[in-house]
Amino acid sequence: MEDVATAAGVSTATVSRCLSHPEKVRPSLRSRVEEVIASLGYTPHGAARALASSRTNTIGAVIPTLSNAIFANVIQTLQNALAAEGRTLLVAASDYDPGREAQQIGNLVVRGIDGLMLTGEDRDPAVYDLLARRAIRKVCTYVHHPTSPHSTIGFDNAGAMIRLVSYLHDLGHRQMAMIAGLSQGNDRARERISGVRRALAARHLKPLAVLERPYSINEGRQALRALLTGDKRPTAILCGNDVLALGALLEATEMGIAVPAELSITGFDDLVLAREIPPGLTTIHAPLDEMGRLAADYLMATPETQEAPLHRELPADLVVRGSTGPAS
Amino acid sequence: MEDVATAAGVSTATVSRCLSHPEKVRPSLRSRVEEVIASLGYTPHGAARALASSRTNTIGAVIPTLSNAIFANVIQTLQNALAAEGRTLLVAASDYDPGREAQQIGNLVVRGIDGLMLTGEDRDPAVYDLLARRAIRKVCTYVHHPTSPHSTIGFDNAGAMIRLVSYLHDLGHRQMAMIAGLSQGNDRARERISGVRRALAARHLKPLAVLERPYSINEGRQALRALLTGDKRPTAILCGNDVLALGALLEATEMGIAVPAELSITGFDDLVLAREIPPGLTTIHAPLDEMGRLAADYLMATPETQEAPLHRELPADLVVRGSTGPAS
DNA sequence: CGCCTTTCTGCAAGCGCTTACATTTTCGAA
DNA sequence: TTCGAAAATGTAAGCGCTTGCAGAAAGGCG
Repeated sequence: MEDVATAAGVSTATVSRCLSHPEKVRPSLRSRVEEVIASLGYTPHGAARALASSRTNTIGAVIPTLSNAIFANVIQTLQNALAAEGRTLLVAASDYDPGREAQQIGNLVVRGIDGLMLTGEDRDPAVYDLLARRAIRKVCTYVHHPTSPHSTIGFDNAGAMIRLVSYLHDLGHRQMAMIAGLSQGNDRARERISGVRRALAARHLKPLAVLERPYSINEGRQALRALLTGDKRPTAILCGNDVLALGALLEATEMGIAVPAELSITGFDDLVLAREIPPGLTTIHAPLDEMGRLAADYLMATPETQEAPLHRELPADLVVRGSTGPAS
Repeated sequence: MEDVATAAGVSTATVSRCLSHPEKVRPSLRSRVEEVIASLGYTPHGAARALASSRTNTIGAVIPTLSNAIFANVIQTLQNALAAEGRTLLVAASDYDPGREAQQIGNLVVRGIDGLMLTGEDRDPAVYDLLARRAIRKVCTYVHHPTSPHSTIGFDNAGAMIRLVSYLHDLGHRQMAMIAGLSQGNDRARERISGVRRALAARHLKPLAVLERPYSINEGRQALRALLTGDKRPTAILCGNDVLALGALLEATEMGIAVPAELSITGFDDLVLAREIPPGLTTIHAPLDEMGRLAADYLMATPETQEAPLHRELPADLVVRGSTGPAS
């Protein structure tokens, strides 16, 4: 930077201002400096900048896993939005393990971030304390908790399942079972389960079974088999997400069970595949793009002092496709 | 840090050493310092560390997109491996656009990284110059170019396609077409195409058609339709990756074309879905996990001065499933 | 018990930049 | 032309840590 300053006949302060607050430098001077910067191939030193300005221009994101397209896609959107504003993205995966998540968050915080995207809201208060102490902006995604002290940008997981149950009930289904995600340390999964239970209870029904399984196609397959071997067979199966639903659907097909004639299956997330795979998966559309973009905007905004948490509810609409039909 | 030093009755230098080079501090002293650190809840300042030590403990990765599971999975593995060693991961996506990629790399470099994982090897030399000037370790993945000046960890894209063609030829296929990825700015796609052409030429054949399409299910579907409307219908279709192949497979099913009886279809990558979707997709298994882990190891290693580039070839095996059979 | 070597610690100089504050320049109005 | 206010630029003090070097403590040996 000193070289640039010397070559341009200005002080390092001016060079710095050209880079950080260009509007504070007279245009003629600025263009001269910029030329010198270009000709010398100077690039600023991120760490030094961060140290001096106490801004890192870096946002962190902690998600359960990148192996699930639903998270990968949000990260993709987030990264695009951040890059457009010159920010970079640090990612970490928790593998659905709260301890691991806390540790990863700690890593990111020590490493230096201005903001942090979290998945769900349920975690050790110590984590939130740490973020508050460091004055790191945060936002919990995939959930909408209007009364929470933490900002949330997401959708109503329970409400979406309630709509799904209502839709199936209208089709005449009375025997429903659920293949849910593991609820431990996963508030989204819990909310989806509770939505199903509540919706059924409101109709004086109970789920035939609620199986909790890791999110994988194979688990979905096995769970479906398990549900169909009981004496009370469900006419509809609600799955905790599309991956489980896909597994269930594929297994049903393999078992020669007609979907939806004999069995209705629903998912959650609306992966690309949900539309493509015959007969099409009825599911809840998770507004990933909008969530990613809003999270990016929120995390990049310069915080007003002591502002109230933001709560943004996004629509999670029912998408009816071929995997559901009237109860047999 | 000063507070810690005072409270422990040592100098900041000792505190720093406890954190960065614990073996250099007498155990009794070290444990005292560690206690104070814990009780005061001190956490080091990443930027200051990076500035003083000129090590960021951060690795960057630039991939085409996280929306494709093949890249998401490698990032996932990479992140796990890095986190285990206390490193963090900066990710950026190029969307298959060389210009955007160069810009993203620039961002990461300015931001400060110790190493960089790249996808493929084909890019503007200026990018490599920049990395060399900054002494940033780099590795090109998804390719294996033994004679390249840049380290590569990956597999032989062309060779894999050659094996695939050979396999199909042995099954009696003579009319083959390819639905490839867009070759521009994508050396993997180019190598796969060239592998097919070479393998066919060696058998005095030519592809009926080589369509270049963006990687998406829908593009795969449309490409399949296009290939089947010509007068010369192929008996086998080689796809540039599993996503295109999946699209082709789904469309064929929808068109009532029996796979593999009437038409054989192959993919590349071996996504989870390739195994799951009936009749199972014959494809090339891309060793993503190993690639991610090896890349992480390489990027975290402390570079010996002026070492030769590393070239590591990983097996990309043919996986035969139900989507291929004898030519009709 | 003294001396020398080896191992620990402390001192203090930066790392490359930002930014209050001071100083100079510019510009409009009188 | 002159003066004052506003805008632009320069000065220099850090930001929080690491690390080469020097000095102190510890340990080994005769």
